Amino acid sequence: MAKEKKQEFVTHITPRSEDFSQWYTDVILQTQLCDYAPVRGCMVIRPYGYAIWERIQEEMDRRFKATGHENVYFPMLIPESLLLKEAEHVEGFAPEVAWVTQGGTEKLQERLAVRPTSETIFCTMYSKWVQTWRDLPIKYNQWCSVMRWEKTTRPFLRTSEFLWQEGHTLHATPEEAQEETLTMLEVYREVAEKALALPVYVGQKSDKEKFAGARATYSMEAMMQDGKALQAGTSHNFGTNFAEAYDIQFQNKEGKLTYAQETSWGVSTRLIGAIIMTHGDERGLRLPPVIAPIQVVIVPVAAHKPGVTEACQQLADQLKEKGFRVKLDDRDTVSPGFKFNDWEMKGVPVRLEIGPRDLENGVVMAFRRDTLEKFTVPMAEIAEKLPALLDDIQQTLYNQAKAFRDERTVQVHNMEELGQAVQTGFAKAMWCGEQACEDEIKEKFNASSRNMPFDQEGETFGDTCVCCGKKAKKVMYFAKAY
RNA sequence: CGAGGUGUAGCGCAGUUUGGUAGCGCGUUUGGUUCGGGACCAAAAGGCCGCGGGUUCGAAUCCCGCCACUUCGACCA
Repeated sequence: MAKEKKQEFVTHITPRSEDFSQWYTDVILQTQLCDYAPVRGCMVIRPYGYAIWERIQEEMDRRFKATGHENVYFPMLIPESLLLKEAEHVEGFAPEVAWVTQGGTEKLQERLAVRPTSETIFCTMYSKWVQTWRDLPIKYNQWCSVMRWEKTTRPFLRTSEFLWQEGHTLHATPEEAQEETLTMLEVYREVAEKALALPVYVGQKSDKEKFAGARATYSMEAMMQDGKALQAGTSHNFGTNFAEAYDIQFQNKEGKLTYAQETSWGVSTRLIGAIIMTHGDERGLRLPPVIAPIQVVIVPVAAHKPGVTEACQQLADQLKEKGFRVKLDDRDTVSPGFKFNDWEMKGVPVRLEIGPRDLENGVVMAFRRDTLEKFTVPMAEIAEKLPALLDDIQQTLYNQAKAFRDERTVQVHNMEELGQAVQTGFAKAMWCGEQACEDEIKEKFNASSRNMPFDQEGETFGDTCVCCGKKAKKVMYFAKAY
């Protein structure tokens, strides 16, 4: 009884099983990933949350560079006239654009949009910079924030302002543009699965769900623990859609004036939300070692006893030197037990405890956050065993998430089954390709089409549409989505 | 944008029905004892009761207006 009472006040995390949404909010606030800002729909990303973002950035950016991209920075403000040039794009984004109408004390001649995305301004500059086929391809990326005046917001999942990267590339041929689009989707998939331990379905979006102004949109879709899908990244092929609106032409090798082919692609801080909702448990976060800001935390036990502090410091230095991200928790104001719970809540993959008994035996107590197992490791072997341990944690988190996702993916043959399946996860269905059926599914079950697997032939499992019963053309994942 | 909920100490809340000295737990500060799974004792600090009007001798409490956050729906990374 007394113990239960204690646990109530030390951590205020609502049980995940009881109220997933409240659990999410509790976790992000108490682990200090972020806090609500005094601005509508905006959050402050705190050091621990930002450190995760920095790790994601590193993993992404390295691969962007390796695939031939360069980073740039474009202005945050976009003149209204530029934004209006591509009709579908305007229609898609107009409802959620924030405007600057005044500079100092003077009203502006032309309103300036706070960028909701930067296609329009990239296109404007590209049209100046591109003249011949020799100028192509252009493969730029920028890390920045964008603003969308969303109706309702949730930290990391949907905020008015959010951090992201947006790649914008120009190519001479449709083939090159398509290759770029799929290459970047593949980069996203690799980072999601290898770094974030996030299993994703990659595929093409329906026309209804594609980006405003895109010829084709591809996405990766992840499954959260409450059974809802999360679009975790998108890659678009615009064809010449924007090039025509913004007059991006070049002379090709035959001397003919040609519109350039364009792509764009982006991932955002939403990925942090995905990590939380995919791996988190009743104790809080579980961070995959690849992106964990702290991979190993060292907790001294009875720090005042001779040798303990020194041994901890020595181990911390040794592990840091080998390249591990290590934190020595030398706070003298809280007990070891408090620290255990604190770092478990914060999702640190490995904890090492050193106390007088360990010193005597020449060992450290190790604890892995994914399985909650505790075991001893000889002090002399810890550094060499750590890489395999971290790898195993990374893999275990991925395997658990994948097993969950697969379990929550159900092949469905009729509307009843589909309605059932989207209550708990993905419904994999045969679909005629008509928006009318997507609309009906949305209407009836509040579920949307997510994407279509690339290997359509291999995935096909029927020939009639799950909704209308007419000839099916596509395999499509449906789900309730964030 | 529609429907609900909540604003009281850093955090979590009680007090509001029925107006009458601003409360509790945690945290914080100081001192001491502790330290192998959320330690204990003692003392202390900390408030424009979301904001603005009104009613009243008197308002956290009643009335009117506004704002913020939040949950669920329609739209989006």
